[in-house]
Amino acid sequence: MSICACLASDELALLDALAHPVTFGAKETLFVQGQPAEAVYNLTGGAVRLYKLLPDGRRQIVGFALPGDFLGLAMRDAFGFSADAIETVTACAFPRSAYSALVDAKPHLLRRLHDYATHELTLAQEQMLLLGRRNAEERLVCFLLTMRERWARLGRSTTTIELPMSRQDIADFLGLTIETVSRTFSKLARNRKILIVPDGVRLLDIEGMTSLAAA
Amino acid sequence: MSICACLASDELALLDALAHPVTFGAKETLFVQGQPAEAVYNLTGGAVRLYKLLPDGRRQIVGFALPGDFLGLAMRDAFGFSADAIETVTACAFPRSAYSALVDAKPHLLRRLHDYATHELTLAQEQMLLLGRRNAEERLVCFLLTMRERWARLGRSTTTIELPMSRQDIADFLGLTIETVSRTFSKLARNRKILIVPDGVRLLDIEGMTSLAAA
DNA sequence: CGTCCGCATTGATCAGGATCAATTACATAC
DNA sequence: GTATGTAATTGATCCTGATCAATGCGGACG
Repeated sequence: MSICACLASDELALLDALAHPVTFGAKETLFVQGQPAEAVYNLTGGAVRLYKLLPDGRRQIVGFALPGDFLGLAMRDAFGFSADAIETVTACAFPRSAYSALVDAKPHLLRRLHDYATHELTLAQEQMLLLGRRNAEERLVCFLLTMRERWARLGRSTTTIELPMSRQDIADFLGLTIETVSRTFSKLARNRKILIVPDGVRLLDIEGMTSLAAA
Repeated sequence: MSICACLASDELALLDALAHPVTFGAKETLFVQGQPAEAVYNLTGGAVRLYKLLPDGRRQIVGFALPGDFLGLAMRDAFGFSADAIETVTACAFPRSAYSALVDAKPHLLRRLHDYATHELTLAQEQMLLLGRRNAEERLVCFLLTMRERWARLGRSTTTIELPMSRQDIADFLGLTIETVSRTFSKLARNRKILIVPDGVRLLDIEGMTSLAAA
């Protein structure tokens, strides 16, 4: 629970009192864009896609949330994006009002939250660079290396990367079509950069991929 | 001074003591990506471009800062992007250490800062949608309407929009080339949506542009 | 006044990724 | 085992925006 790691044990107890565990099945929606935010969440298991939609159905995934991630920053009164479960998800839900009051009462929790927001902002800017200026292969390689980094931080394998999301999700995250994502996966596999395995990839040439991502 | 608007007058005096006014000529650099951040800034005049570079020179502008904007969020120890003055710029500079101490001492300033960060994050996600899923015309129209909105908040005209940045800057912000930006401007002018004037545009059909941006 | 230089516009052609279409792989149900 | 449905892959063609190239425009300066 990254956000809560800064709290003293008595404060944690306080927080526990506010939280209630929730579960969402695959494809279930946690919240939708524009809906008043009556709760915030701390993910404990599973993966969530966060996305914005255009009226004509075009979709941009603005991020994938993994265990430990906090959902509920990018909103004042209403959520700025929709979120739904990619696979079965478990989370701690905090009523918005109680959460808000706690933040007001505990400056170091606010500090922690602000650092988290700042980190998210940095990631968002990195993603702008990716979407605005990188080609399809660079985008996919960056994505795989970022997922590696994130899973590593959660103690998972650094060579076999789990990818719980669909090809369509990856496409909508990288600003590509599903066909281009699929072709680029195939190309990387053909060039012995990766090995495609069920629900993920094995990274065969991290060196080479890193230099592809840098260039 | 948006960030400071929440402070009591005695606190403002405290802040004033920390701040010192600075000026930058056109094209002068305020700070560069990766450089340790020894100061943060509150813009008081002029416009600044914030950008990230790839090793091969490709550039993505992650934002334009206008008077009232705060520079220095997206960094822990080092800046995550570079910034330079588009035109002559005036700002209040705060030494990083003093700023940091003040934030720790004044929770409501931190709260204000956090709200600002959250707002920036929302804008960044909107920009991801633009870069990932919108076409050239939609991108430019969104950009013009956003600038209109921002200038309006600063009390400027809502029909003649100042554009202090070059076509190349706009291209690097929208993930396009300068030629495409120029052609799209011409197309909008040809269709009587805008009138191109020195250092800006006059919006002739806000209705039509809004619907273009929405779709 | 003409030259120069940076910026913007416009035109011609190219290419990366989108679109359209068919096939394959795999899971679940019957 | 076969049928069905969903996701992924692969191929053929198209199109938007990139690239290459030329021209226009205006300000600074000799």
